[in-house]
Amino acid sequence: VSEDRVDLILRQWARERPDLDASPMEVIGRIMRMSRHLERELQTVYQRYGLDFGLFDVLATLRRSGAPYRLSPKELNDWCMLTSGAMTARLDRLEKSGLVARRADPGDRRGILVELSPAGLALIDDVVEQHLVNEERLLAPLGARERVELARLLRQLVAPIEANGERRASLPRVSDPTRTPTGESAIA
Amino acid sequence: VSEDRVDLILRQWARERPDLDASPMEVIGRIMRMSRHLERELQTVYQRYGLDFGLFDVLATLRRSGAPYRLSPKELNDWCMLTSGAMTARLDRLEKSGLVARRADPGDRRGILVELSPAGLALIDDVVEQHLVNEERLLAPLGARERVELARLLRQLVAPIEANGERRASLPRVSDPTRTPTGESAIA
DNA sequence: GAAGATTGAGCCCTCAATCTTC
DNA sequence: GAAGATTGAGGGCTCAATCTTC
Repeated sequence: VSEDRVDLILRQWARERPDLDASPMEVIGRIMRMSRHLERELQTVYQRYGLDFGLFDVLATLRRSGAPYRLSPKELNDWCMLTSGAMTARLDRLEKSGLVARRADPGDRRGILVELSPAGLALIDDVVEQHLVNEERLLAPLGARERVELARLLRQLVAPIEANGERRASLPRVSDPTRTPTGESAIA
Repeated sequence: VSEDRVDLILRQWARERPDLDASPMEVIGRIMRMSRHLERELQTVYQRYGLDFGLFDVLATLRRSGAPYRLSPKELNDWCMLTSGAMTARLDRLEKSGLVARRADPGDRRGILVELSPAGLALIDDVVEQHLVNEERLLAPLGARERVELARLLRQLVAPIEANGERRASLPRVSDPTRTPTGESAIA
């Protein structure tokens, strides 16, 4: 029964622009605001171990890939939703801390392989446990049934977007009404 | 019925650490990944108008506050989940573009008031319409009933966190098991 | 020519310090 | 002393260019 900022935002839009249907913000605005809140709340665990979200994400990806905990930077890019340049920087930091090591890829001399060090493995196995306790705390307002339902609805939203890598275009592309579709205005 | 990355992530954790219950990630992981996807998808509209998410957010906040479209930087900070330094930078950019103007606050000479210019008002009224069309597209996988349900569940998650400003501590604070609660180890 | 990794420039953020006014 | 706005330092990101290898 409690209100949040998005409730206020919608009421403001209804007053100022009653011609618009701002209801999509109820879902999308809450997802984006909750994500910001989560970044802040989850950090309380990471920083106990000298990590941040980015480094945790890389370590966790290597850990759950299974022994020998070895992935290419390219694979890490895909999992972590990151550009390759940013991943290089993350790996530099992790290597400097001794949590991962870069090895030459025997099968492809362009590539390298990133491997969890024993210290990195021990660390992430610790952190992920605290991390899950922390996530549990943040989900406390929801019952078991509600969590399943929420997870299902979110999957429906995410899956079409993440499928666009393998299959093609489950969601329509944005059209730009300021440009004519046939390119007649290509003179400019 | 379609799968997403989080489904794969959970299967990996189940294989590697069957002792853990990783199910909280089904909700939290999806919220954070969806937020990243949204940032990318929503930008396609902003950039048509030479804006980014941050500038849109400020303009929209001023617009929906109602005439005379005037707020203090402090109020904008609260709505936009931002530090004051970042807001100063955003306002510098918006002022340089002529979309807002800084005015002296007649009631408090420490503060200023930020006001939407006529150009800024016209622009945001245009952008927000396209923005809602874009959001509608991203919600296409959900039916009307599902959107209401999703919005409700997300509110249950967000509201306790956002209530922590006015009331006190609806959610438990994180405890740090590496430190003794009574401070006996405060010698170090 | 394309793919994988790296580099540097530029951007926007956080954080802490500062200045003014309450 | 506290609150509001600004500043500068530092960090992590994107983007485009580069280098090597396929």
